[in-house]
Amino acid sequence: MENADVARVLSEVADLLDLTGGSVFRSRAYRQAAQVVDLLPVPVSELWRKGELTAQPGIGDRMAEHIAELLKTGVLPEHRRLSARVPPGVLEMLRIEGMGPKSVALAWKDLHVATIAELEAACRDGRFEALPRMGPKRVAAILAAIERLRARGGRTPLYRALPAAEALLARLRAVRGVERAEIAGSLRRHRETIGDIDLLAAAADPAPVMKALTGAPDVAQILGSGPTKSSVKLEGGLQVDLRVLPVESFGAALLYFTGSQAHNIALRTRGVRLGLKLNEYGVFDKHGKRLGGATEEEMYAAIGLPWIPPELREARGELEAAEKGTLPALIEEADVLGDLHVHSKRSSDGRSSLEELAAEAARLGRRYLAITDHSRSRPLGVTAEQLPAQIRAVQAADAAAHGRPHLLTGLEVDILPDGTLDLPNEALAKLDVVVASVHSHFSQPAGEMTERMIRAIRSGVVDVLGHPSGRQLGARDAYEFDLEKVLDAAREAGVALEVNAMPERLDLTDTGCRLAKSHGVRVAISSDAHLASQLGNLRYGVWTARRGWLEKGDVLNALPLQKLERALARA
DNA sequence: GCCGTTTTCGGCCCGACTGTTTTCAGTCG
Repeated sequence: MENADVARVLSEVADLLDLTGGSVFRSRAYRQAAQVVDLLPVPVSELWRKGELTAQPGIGDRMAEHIAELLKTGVLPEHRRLSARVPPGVLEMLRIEGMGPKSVALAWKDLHVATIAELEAACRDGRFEALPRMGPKRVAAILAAIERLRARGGRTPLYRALPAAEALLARLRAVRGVERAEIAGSLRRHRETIGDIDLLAAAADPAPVMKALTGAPDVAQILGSGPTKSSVKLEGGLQVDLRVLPVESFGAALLYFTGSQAHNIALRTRGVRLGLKLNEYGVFDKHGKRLGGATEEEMYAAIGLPWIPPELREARGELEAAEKGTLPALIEEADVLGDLHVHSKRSSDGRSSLEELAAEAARLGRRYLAITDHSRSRPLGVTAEQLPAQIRAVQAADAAAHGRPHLLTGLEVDILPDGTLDLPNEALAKLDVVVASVHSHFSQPAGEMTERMIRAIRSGVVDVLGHPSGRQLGARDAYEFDLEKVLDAAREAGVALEVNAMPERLDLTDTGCRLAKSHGVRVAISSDAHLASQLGNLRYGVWTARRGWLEKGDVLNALPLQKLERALARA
């Protein structure tokens, strides 16, 4: 059973408890545990084997027993008991916006409505409206929400939401009287996917700011609008929430709306222990006296903590680290001095010339750039016979670039199903940088895939393991393998693991980065650009690394050229 | 069900908005 499966069962128990009138605190405990398991960087089964489950925050003795039972038998008795009482369609109704546990339970108990389709029918024939506290507006809202549920796919990748958010932000900042405006929410935390766009503005008069949002050109629907808060739906289906606050509360609000929710709860719980109340307007003592809130720093300082970067705010140990003064000095985009995985049109599937790539890299301030076209197994890939010419071409382009940037010779070589590389080691040994990647036979059993990757790592010629898990957001799951075994082999062989910064890859993931660090393995944050304009994608990889707690010293291509060349030198 | 420089029992984050009400329950983030 994978972490996601365990998390799903626990989270379903929480929903089932809500629907059957169980304790809200019990359901919260299950939901919290589900979240913890879902975010674990290692298999939950391994923590169980080592007896370390209860070391996780929010997992106590009882929950650990439940998880153990689930891992051993694949079934959780509590889940089975509750789900026997609740038809699956009832559970599904919770996914409709505006339908919480109370409303779903009411429809189910009073109207015997047990599926979304039946709920829709009950809305249309007036039965739902006749229930207590229901009315025509709620019915219309629910029908619209059912439509949206059917239309939408789920979460939106960061790179799709970011441009829309930046455009709206610019619009808000242009409004007279807006003193500050920022993106908040999971977008500011740079999660790889986001649920909706959260925007925040400081202004004495909120009305014109709200109008700027609701009147934006790509707004399809206004979901709600009050004096301090509005929600709209964009043409593409993305939801945008905007809050407007007085400037003296901006820091408190930015903290609050950046989340994560789990981080906020942890902060406020800490506040309660210190006799303080934290909300989106500031921090207050027990007499209601306001102690601060203009900046995030003031909020953290009030509860005795230094400012915590948004990427760390996931309740994954950042409060404890902040308290001990051991927060990482996170890697920044400017720390990344070069790019170690780039394709040119000289061969393979790149579409920019060496000169175009070098010019764009120079513009971005990169000091070095490895040209790593595909090897012979990919269409148009470089063969052993073509390799000398490829090297000469890169060296010629390097001479022409006069060190701005320095071009490194390289290849992205295929790892064949048996773990050998698709060009001879002697040929690859002539290159500055060898990235080795799995591009085929994704469905090998986990054991074989792990051995395959480890064999490539131990070849003696590989510098970086490219896009280690093979996952593509919303398109392809990671192939099955044992990341910890791969990391152990990589540490022994001095091989780095890639953080592929293509925004639909982001592979390693954030938790993978954190695991790499704990295993003493460096990462290479690389663009995998196939077009000069994609060299700028590196920022997505940097954000992923930051979410994985990585510092400059954890990143291979944060090294200056001379040190990098020493690190790449093979015996 | 979790958790503890108030506690191993008795708490458990906090406020805005909506639609239904004439004071508030439910939902959301």
